[in-house]
Amino acid sequence: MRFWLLKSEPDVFGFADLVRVGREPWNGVRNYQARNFLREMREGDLCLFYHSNARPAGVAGVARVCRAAYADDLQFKPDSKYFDPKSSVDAPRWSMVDVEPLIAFPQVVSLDALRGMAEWEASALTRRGSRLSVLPVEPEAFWATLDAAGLSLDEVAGLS
DNA sequence: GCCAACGTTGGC
DNA sequence: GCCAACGTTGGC
Repeated sequence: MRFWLLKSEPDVFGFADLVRVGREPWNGVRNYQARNFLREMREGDLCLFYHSNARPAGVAGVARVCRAAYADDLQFKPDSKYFDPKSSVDAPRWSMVDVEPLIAFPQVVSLDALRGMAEWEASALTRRGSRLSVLPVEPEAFWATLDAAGLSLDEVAGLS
């Protein structure tokens, strides 16, 4: 199993929204590096759900990949802001996965807190100016984040 | 293939 | 709201 981080603006779609809907296609990713990571995801992989443009910015919970990458439907919809006229059904340019909520953190583990953890030092997330919205997370960083959220690691391991 | 201009992201 | 950082576009 691999670990990932997904960014979302809570004003648009936060972890509470994921809990409300139960399952969500992670569409609208229009960056090649992020897309490539989406395509590496497998069902059962765990994702830290990161709130960007929030106060504080940080990880709000854990989601699970419940469907591996498939074509992002919005790229074919002319009315969508994510429409891509250069993409085709035969060779879709953009992909999405489906995710479902697993654990809501009692409180957000802030970006500030992550920056204070040695496990996050090498990550693109904590690098200044990083805008990547889908990125891999080292297992150590994943578990350190859950620990910082006050969650029992054994309990979480049992869930996943 | 270079690079300036532009639009977007996202912390603050 | 500001603005630094970054990715993309398009003229040449």
